[in-house]
Amino acid sequence: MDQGSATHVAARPRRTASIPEATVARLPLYLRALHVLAEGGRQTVSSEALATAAGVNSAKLRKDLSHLGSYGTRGVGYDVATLVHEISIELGLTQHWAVVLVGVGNLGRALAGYGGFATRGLSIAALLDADPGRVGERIGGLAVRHIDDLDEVVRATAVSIGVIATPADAAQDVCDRLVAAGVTSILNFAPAVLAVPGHVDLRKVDLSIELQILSFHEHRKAARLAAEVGA
Amino acid sequence: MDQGSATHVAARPRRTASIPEATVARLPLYLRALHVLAEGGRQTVSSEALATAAGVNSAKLRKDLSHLGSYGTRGVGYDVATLVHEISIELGLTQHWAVVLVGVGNLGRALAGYGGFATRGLSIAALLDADPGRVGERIGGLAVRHIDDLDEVVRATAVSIGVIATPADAAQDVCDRLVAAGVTSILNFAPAVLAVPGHVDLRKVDLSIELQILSFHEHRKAARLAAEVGA
DNA sequence: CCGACTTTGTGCACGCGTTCACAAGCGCGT
DNA sequence: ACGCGCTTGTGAACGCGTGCACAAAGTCGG
Repeated sequence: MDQGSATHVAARPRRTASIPEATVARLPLYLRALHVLAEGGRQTVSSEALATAAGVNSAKLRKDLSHLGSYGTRGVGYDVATLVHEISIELGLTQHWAVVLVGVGNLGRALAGYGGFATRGLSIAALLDADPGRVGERIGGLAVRHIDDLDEVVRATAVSIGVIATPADAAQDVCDRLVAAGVTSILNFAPAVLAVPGHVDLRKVDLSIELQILSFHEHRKAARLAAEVGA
Repeated sequence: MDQGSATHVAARPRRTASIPEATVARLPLYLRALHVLAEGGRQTVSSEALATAAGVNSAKLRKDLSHLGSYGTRGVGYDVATLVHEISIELGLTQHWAVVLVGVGNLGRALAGYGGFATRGLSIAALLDADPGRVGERIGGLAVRHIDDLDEVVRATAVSIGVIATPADAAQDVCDRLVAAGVTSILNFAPAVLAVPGHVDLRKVDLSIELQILSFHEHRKAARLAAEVGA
């Protein structure tokens, strides 16, 4: 089914089993914390220290890392450089992924300039927009091109990931175009529900939802306070 | 323990039990879908239709809504206006929450202009930045003020929610200032792990993590493809 | 070389969230 | 008035994720 036993002896401890989605979502956190530690000259780190740096539980961290294989040394901890390497491999960040960003409004501009967005395996291949007035504008060393150039961009730079930062009402159309051009992973920042074929991965980030969740918690705090005062 | 039975007869079907966090996270989705339906003149909607519009399972939707009370009519569906009202109440969006946004870089500007960020119960009370060069600049009808004005802003406008859109290395300092000024909910967009006192709610949105998760899935897709070809 | 200490890796139990499947309930047509 | 069909609300089962607690395994000092 998979290629885990192409050779009869496993040369590496790396696991071939699928990694839980919850773990995958935390690996970037660990990677970031590890980079900070590495820049600070740290050679090794314990699960406790790394967990604190990443803002998670140490047991959870160990279980997450155990899905990658056994890269720790009991009594010592994890080698920072090794762990950075292994997590990068797992996330596919050792290879290069070209990203096309559609929609160069405020949000698109922010994303184009966002540190970490265009680093470590991911780079923005092109900025596209439907507004002719924006075409030609240079943002972060990249010229904005028209959305109609999408097919050509995808073909020329082997883009596999698309980012949608358009208004909501344009999102589905842009999404369809991305899929038609051959993009197989889409990150949607527009506040809209998108439909994609089964073979395309779709994730979304909704900036306003988090704020509304905070509103809920503020509301509850206020209600609890009122109940205490009134009681 | 709670105030659920202050009066011996419940005047309303609204539940007093705490709503699951997973449900709270989806309520804004339903609210948005309902607003779209309402603007389209729709009077009632079935769980199936609303679920499709919100991009979730209909069984999940019904269970989520059941936590608010029984606002549906069997054989008919849910009244759109009623549901909008009830969800708004639950999320605390019928009252007004003032938000202070710290950090007016690309991302901060995008957030300030983001539709839905400053609507429906939430409004940005002030934009703050540490850079004197940005102070005085007008963004979306609001003048940028200096971060040192934070205490005054919080006192004057009863801000309870703070949004951090600064670089990572300034985030903890800004966070501490917000907490000291009396802010009790914080939404962090900076790629940093923040520490807050227990009484403060902290949520974070990480723009680059989602992209790395997509990288992981692309990597897996590519690996699977290679395995098929090689096999 | 040995014993004490440190830290990993994981078995296990628990709780939350999701999904299925269906009874209860409501409107509508006849 | 009554039965038929549609939709809600929920009981129950299942699976995933989390956290505890500890054995296994390694290091370090004497």
